[in-house]
Parts: sequence; C-alpha cells; structure tokens
Amino acid sequence: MLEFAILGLLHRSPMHGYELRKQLAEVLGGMRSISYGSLYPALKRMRAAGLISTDEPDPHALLPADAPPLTGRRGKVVYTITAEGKERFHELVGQTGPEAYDDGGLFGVRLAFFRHTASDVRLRILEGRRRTVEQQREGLRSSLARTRERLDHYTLELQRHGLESVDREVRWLSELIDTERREASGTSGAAALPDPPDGDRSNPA
Amino acid sequence: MLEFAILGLLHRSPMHGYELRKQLAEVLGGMRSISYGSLYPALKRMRAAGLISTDEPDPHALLPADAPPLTGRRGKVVYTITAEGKERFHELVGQTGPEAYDDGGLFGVRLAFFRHTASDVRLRILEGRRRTVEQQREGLRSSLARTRERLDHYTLELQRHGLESVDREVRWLSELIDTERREASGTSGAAALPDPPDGDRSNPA
DNA sequence: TCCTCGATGTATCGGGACGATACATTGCGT
DNA sequence: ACGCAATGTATCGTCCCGATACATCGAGGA
Repeated sequence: MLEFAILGLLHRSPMHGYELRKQLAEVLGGMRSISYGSLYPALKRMRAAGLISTDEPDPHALLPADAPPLTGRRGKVVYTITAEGKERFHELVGQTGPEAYDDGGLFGVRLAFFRHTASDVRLRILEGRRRTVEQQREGLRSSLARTRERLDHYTLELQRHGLESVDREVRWLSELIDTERREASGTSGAAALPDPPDGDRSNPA
Repeated sequence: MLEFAILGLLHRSPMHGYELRKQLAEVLGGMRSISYGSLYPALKRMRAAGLISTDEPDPHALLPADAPPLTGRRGKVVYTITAEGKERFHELVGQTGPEAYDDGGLFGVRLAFFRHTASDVRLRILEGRRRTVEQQREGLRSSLARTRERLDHYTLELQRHGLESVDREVRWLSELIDTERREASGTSGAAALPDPPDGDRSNPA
C-alpha cells in the first residue's frame, strides 16, 4: 500500500521524505497519517528494489575512521522515481483483483490516484469495493438482528453507528459508480456500456 | 487494547480462544476483526503476567520422549480471568487520559464495556473523544479549503466523504453525551451537573 | 458405510506498521 | 543574540495482521 502511494506521489515530482509524509497525509484524507517508522523502511526497500533512486549516493557509506568531530553529518535526501518504478506503478494501476478493494487502506490510495487509472478499471474497482462493503453490511445487519435484545445501550449504539457508516459508504460508492458510468458512456462508449447483459464477475488475477 | 478487550470478555465467563475471537469481532462492531496472530500472543503475554489462567497446566510441557504416534495432540484450552486480572481491568476502566480516546480502536473497546465504567468517567471519555474528532475535523476542513481547486474529482470526493464521516461521528458523540448527562443528573446528581462553570479540561494522567 | 466438508480449535511465522525517540539544520521573530 | 518552530533523516521495540499448518468432530450425501 505504501509502495503504491509513494510511487504515485513521486510520479509527479521528486521529494524529500518529510514532504512525502505531508502529501501522503493529505491525500489519504487527513485522518490516516503515516509514520516515519513505516516510511523510511519502505523507501529503503524500494531503493533496494530499484524502484526509486536518491541523489545522495549513500548516506552511510565510505567513512573509514575519519575525523571524530563528524558526529552525525546528516545530508538531505531527495527521492526520485526510476523508469522501473514508473513501469511498476502502471502495472499496479492496472490491477483489478480483490486486493485492490478488500483492504480499505489500499482502496483509498487507489482512489487518490484514479486519474492514472483507465475508466473500465476504475469501474471494476468501485464495484468490487461496493460488493465488499455490502457484504460487511449484511454481516453487521444479521449480527445486530440476532443480538439486539442482549445488548446494552452503548454496545447497541456502537453497532448502530457502525452500520450507518457502512450504509453511507455504500451509497457514496453507488454515486461514484453512476457518475463514472455516465462519463464513460459519454467519452469512449466502448469500455462501459450502460448495462451489459451481465459481465462475468470473475477477477482476472 | 487487546488486553482490555480480553479482560472485559473473560470478566463475564471463561472461554476458548476461538470463542473469544468471535465475541471480540461482534463487540467491536463487526467490521474490525481480530486475528489469531494477535490473539494468541496476547493471551500468552497475559498468562505470563498472571492476569489470566488456563485449565491445561501447560500444553507444551512434560513429554520426555514418549510414544512417537503422539504427533500433535493439541488440547483445548479454556482461559479464565484471575483476581489479579479483575483488579487490572478495574484499574484500566478508571483511566480517563488521552490514551482512552485518542486511538479509535481503544475507544471502541472502552465503549463496548461502558457498563463497567462509572458515569463521570464515561462522560470524560466521551468528551475527550469528541474533542479529538473535532480537531481532526478542523484539520480536514482547513486542508480541504486550502487545496480544493487543485484536487481532481476523486480526491475531492474522498476528502468530502471523510469529512462527512467525521462530522457524523461528532454529532453521534454529542447525542451520547447528552443522553449520558440526562441519565446522570437523574440518578446520582453529584458526578455530573448539567453545566458546571467550566471544568478544568486537564487530564488526570 | 465411508468420506468429505464445514465448524471448532490451537498455534507460529514473516512482514510490516506504529509510537517514541534521537539527532541535525534552517529560518524567523524579537 | 537567542530561542523556538519547522524541516529533515533515521532507528528501536512492540505490536498486529494475513497466511498457513495442524487437528478434531458432527452432519450430510455417495
């Protein structure tokens, strides 16, 4: 998830880790932040994988037994996406399997970078997400119906509030889907007919 | 957080790990589950700390070099809260510091076991939570106002939906607070006057 | 009768994410 | 001139999650 987000942000322009974190927090809706304890290890992994590169060749290399007053000497590091990273990003952007929408966190990131995503892929992801959330809603509904009278006031309120939130999310997704369908039929018309006979519902891995 | 939840559930009756997980998922609102990868290590920690006990003395002890056909021989384990565990639970229940409401997960658990919590403590936690979520909302609002025209359709929708969710949570909390205040003034009247001059807003650790 | 399937049940492993923390530099107000 | 807030890089310990393996048992159909 972090990998996707970082690639998406660096796709626009190179950045410091610090700036990356701020933009990340903003793009993620502000409520879900990201800590340095996740960010820097992720950057390290991605650098090792060749997806991004740094201007500073290596912050911790080549200092045999130099001047002791050189205690920290921390240099600023600018991260840049590589050609391989861009390739990886566009590969990830094309994914439409359950992993793209089952996890709410990843789904949020996908949504934040939807302008890099083809319209038919967008539609598949939105519909997948709606299916997932609808299933959550049904589980919640039946659970609530089963245990309604055994619950005290606060537990009941918690369940009720949760159910309402999920319900609102389904409606929100439905609006997004409607808009997407309208836009798609207006522009290309091939990828998204208003109502194809059924569609397969399979996930192309 | 898990510790609190486990103590709260075992407070009612002893249980298997499996049952514990189911009840946990139900009490947490259904949408946030809990995995065995967290549950069993937590149980192990709490057992080591003397907060809970098992009927099986030790699943992995005393088998010198017995019969080889005894390959797995996994026994069922029932977990029971100890006197020390109950003590710890009631100590945790009394906590009103920021840790009780800053993290949404812990707050949810606290709410689920509110019937073990005194009315004035409930009120402090609910108000603390509302303050936290209100701050989130303000951050979100200003962020949205600052970046509104730079955002594409989907990013904008994401922010809007997030803001609405937070807004609904604030209103929900306000209703809970109102109800709690009404109830409190009807029963004891000492812990929660309808509107004290200001209250201190400090957190008693 | 046997056999599979789903529920019940215990447990570990690797990978990550988080909060706290430390350290270093820059710029701005006063 | 000084200090304080923002910028900036990085690690550590702790915890949690998804996946996985293993094991038992009841009910239902071949």
